[in-house]
Amino acid sequence: MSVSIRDVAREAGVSVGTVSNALNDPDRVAPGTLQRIAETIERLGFVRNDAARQLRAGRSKAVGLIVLDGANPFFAELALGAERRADEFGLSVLVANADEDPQRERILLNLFEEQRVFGVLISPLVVDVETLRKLRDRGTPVVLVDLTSEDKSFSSVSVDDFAGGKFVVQHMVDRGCRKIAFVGGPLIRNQVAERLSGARAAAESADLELTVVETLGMTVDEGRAIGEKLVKMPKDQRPDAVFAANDLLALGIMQAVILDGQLSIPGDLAIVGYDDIPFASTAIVPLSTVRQSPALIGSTAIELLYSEAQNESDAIRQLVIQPELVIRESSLR
Amino acid sequence: MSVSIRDVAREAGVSVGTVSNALNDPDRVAPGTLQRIAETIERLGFVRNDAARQLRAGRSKAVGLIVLDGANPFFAELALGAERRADEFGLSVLVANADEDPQRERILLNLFEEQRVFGVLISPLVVDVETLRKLRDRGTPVVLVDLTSEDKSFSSVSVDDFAGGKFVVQHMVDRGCRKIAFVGGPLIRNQVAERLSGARAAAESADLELTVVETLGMTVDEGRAIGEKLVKMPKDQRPDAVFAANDLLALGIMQAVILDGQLSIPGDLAIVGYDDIPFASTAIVPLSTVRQSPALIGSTAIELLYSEAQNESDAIRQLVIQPELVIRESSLR
DNA sequence: ATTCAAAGTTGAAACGATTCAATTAGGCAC
DNA sequence: GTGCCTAATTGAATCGTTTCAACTTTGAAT
Repeated sequence: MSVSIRDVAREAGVSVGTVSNALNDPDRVAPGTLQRIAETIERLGFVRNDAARQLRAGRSKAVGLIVLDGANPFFAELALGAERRADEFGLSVLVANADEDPQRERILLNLFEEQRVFGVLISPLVVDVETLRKLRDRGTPVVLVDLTSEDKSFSSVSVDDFAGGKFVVQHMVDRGCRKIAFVGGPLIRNQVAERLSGARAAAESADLELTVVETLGMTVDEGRAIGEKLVKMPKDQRPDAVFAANDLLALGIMQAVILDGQLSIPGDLAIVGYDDIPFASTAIVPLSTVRQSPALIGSTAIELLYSEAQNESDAIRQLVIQPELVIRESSLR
Repeated sequence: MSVSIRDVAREAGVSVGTVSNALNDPDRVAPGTLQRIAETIERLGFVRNDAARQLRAGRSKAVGLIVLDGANPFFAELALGAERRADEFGLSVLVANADEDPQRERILLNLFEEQRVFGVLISPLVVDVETLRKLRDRGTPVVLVDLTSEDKSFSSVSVDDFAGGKFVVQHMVDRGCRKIAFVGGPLIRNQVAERLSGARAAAESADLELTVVETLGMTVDEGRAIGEKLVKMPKDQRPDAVFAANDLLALGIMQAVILDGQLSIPGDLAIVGYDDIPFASTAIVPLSTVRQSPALIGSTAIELLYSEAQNESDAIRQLVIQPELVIRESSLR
């Protein structure tokens, strides 16, 4: 059915080895031969079979990237950063969406291992160190993204979520907010827990209490539900500032509040999100948020993965990027 | 290095054929043997090598999806729809981002062919029928998404962009707009051209002229640039309604106009977008737009691809989905 | 004329799973 | 005990590429 390198060799009157050389190391092949082979390939419509190449090579040139939530632009940017850097190493990136489901995460991990990917970048729900360690012991390097590994045995690129959370609440306090609520979850997600810890630290040093609303996920829909509850609260219980653990959540809350029409943002309620997705600045009220440089996380992760694959001596490293508070209208009062 | 099926066979005291059967057709293998093989696999940490499987099988179980712009949530939803449906056929979906670059599109197409994917879903910049036909002749089924094939030789799932464009301008006319501008591009992109044709038709039947502003791409940044020019126009030249060919563009325009502060939306300027991305409803002024059901496009495309791969008699079909006008505040005046 | 190196070329041996015709074993009936 | 059927198992051949040691040719140096 399909045209193989053998067919090309026969038609061009050379051996298979020569065709292979023509494709992979043209300098080894005489110009005339090269030309003849090129024409034959064109004429027969030969296309390399990657499965055979990979089988021979042992490992693929593709990196598997497993993201938590494919619908979050934060991960789209992270993926883009990874792709650009991977290009420079001659690698490609396969993006897979775990859709916040730990089981799907496991299936994808297995899929990537069966494909003998060059390595895996993963931002897991909860780090299942055991599974990841086994994977690595069998020869697939792993780098954690957007998350630190507690036990320092894996490379990781993360953002200092504690600092981010602290910045947000400090800013709210500076602006005169007294009743601050943190919204996000689930709290077993490391990033969320860290942001909360940072927020708590800032609240404590200002002698304020922090209300915590734990959510199941962090989507626009979930935010809308929270927002609808919020506007129904009596004035003395209602917070005057909401720190949402990501922008999707913040936008949802904002939408519900504005739709209701009773409260003004930021007058009655300040809102700050997290991630600085492109749509934060185009929101009903431009959203204050914490910028994480997802593209930088992605590109750095590829670099770490590459070092680890090369067995460099200091290959295992935990990098922490400092986040940046972006103040827009939603918290300016 | 890596554990192969041969190692498992030796350790378990059976032949390679039996191990293979245990994995692929357990009913053929005696329960005791099955158990022993399972234990050996666990003990040795054996993981199937997908490259070898594929080489033997000839084709992979993965569908390649090439999207125009990975940053557009419209395509994220389309991909999700495709993934869900593919699951049911036992297929998986590889998403690749052409990033609006025809050359990258070509490279990705070749990459997918080298991987002998089950089939390709593509939303090309401009259909290069010749390339796609060759690809198909060599055995890779192709389905066009979000675009019709003019010559009916390819299956496609598209949205009736002409109708969508018509709806938008009709709605603007109904609301009393007299000077309507169409913003989008490049016009060689079929979808954009169709939306414009529909808009023109509606404008003509209302005896209005349509101003056309052709853009190079359709991102938020591009929209902002247009918006900044718009607010500087003298009142008698300025349009009273803008139809942007996608939501990103519309959101960018809206942001620039609001930031400038001179014009009110929709009072002075009505804006309508296209796609109904999740952020259209959370915008500064909730954005009127045209809903396309991207998930439906994705899932339907997978179905068409599957039929074509099965060589079903009526496999080549062009499906056209009707879009729906979603009216929000940005065009209500 | 002889020697030697460099440049091209060859073809068989992997890589690891699947397939399938052939073989063996086990059970049952007579 | 013999024959027969089914169930289980075997192992060589295959997929298409890359690799590499071995071989041939060419041309320059002596």
